[in-house]
Amino acid sequence: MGQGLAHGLPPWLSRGLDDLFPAGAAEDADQALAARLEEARRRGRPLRVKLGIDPTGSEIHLGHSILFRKLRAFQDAGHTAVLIIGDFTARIGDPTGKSATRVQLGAAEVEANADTYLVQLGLGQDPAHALLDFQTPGRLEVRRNGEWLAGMDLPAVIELLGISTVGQMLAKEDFANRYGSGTPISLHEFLYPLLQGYDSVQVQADVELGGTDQKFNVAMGRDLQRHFGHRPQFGLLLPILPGLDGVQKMSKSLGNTVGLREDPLSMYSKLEKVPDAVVNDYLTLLTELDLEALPANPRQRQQAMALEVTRQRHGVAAAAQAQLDAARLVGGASGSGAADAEVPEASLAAVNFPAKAFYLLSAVGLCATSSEARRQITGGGVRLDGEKLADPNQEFADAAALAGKVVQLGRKTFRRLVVG
RNA sequence: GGGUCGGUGCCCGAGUGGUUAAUGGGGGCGGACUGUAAAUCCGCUGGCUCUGCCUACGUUGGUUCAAAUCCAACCCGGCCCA
Repeated sequence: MGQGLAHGLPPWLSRGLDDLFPAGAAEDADQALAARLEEARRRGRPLRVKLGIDPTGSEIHLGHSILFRKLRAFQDAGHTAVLIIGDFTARIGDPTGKSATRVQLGAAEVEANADTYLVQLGLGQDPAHALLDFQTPGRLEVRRNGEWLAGMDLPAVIELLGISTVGQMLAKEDFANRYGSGTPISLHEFLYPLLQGYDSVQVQADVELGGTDQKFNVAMGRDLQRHFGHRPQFGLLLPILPGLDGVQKMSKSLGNTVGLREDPLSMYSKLEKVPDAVVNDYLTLLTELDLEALPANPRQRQQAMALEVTRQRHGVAAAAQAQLDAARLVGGASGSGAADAEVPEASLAAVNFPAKAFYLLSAVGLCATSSEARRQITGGGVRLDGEKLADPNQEFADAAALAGKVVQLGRKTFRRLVVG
């Protein structure tokens, strides 16, 4: 991945890079990032590294985290992370990767999402597990783009629109696909890349981070900076992390994510079973481990990766415990192991007894609907303390009969039932 | 604005008055196998404390004993024309 791009760049920066532009003359600080870094060092002026996020959801997952990890690496090298909360752009919706117009969000919803994002990134959290450095002065600037976008007047918008052309927009893959297949494209969607680019102008970015799918938008930032007489930024693109299915990108709507806030056990057990084909990607993008030094055996690599990623979020002890528990739970399908392992709890408080098995599973939140619970049981996918439940209508008289027992759904989901 | 075609379950896509939660594929979930993987095979895939009852084929209303299928209006989209 990116040997040529990494030329002259420190490892913390080159690791996992997918694309870096421009990549021209090595000694030109406008053409080569290595030269720009050197210039910054000489002048004692840290680079301003921009990363924009649109708070369109509430959970950050590992796929998002690779960008934050790179941003953190810049922070640790002494540069300034400029985190842009796209409170305004979130309401338009980035058309990138979309085959349909995005639903526009309300301001209140966006605000709430933005807050949870910051917390997940480490605001007010234990610095040991924080994704970004919120502490060291000068290392982080959090801006909301509503600050400059919300009050823009029409002449200013028209100026922006004049910088690009319909041809350029239609050259963007997502728009081209949609246009070609007759799927509607609303005009306001053309505004998105321009607004994102305008953010770069406003914060005077030296570098913008993004996923490979952001190339168009990041390049647009360079055009706008040039238009407004600023020095154009470098675009630094990282790969899109494949999801747990190993095929599609990690995305909440595809249900193939690992959330930053997940408990150690579920995080570990999801990660230790990612497809072989993407284990190296996970290792490269989510850890600092030396791939050469790891055992060749794919199973051991999965486990090393799962352990390390879990460690980053939960610490050494919790990660080790998760690994142990995962081995016991799955290894001993008989359930003896399940009884002692640390398993997330599920409260029986909301259950009305007597309860039939299928109702119990849905009431406790293990299955989304009671119909699904019924199917799972009928399909032989549910165990209670290791014993397979055969009859969805099996009745349980009271909570006491269930307290402390471990329910297993499929191979990887476990819940210990507790009263209250 | 005019013409024309179209809106079906998570997605794609059959169905064009009457056994039916609605063919098929994808995806998802579960089972067997395995390395807790891949490949393969099998089952399930609207909801409900479920031997039954609800809600479903863009929306609303109508025709009919009976509609996703016929009619009307409306909403939304593609294409062509302006």
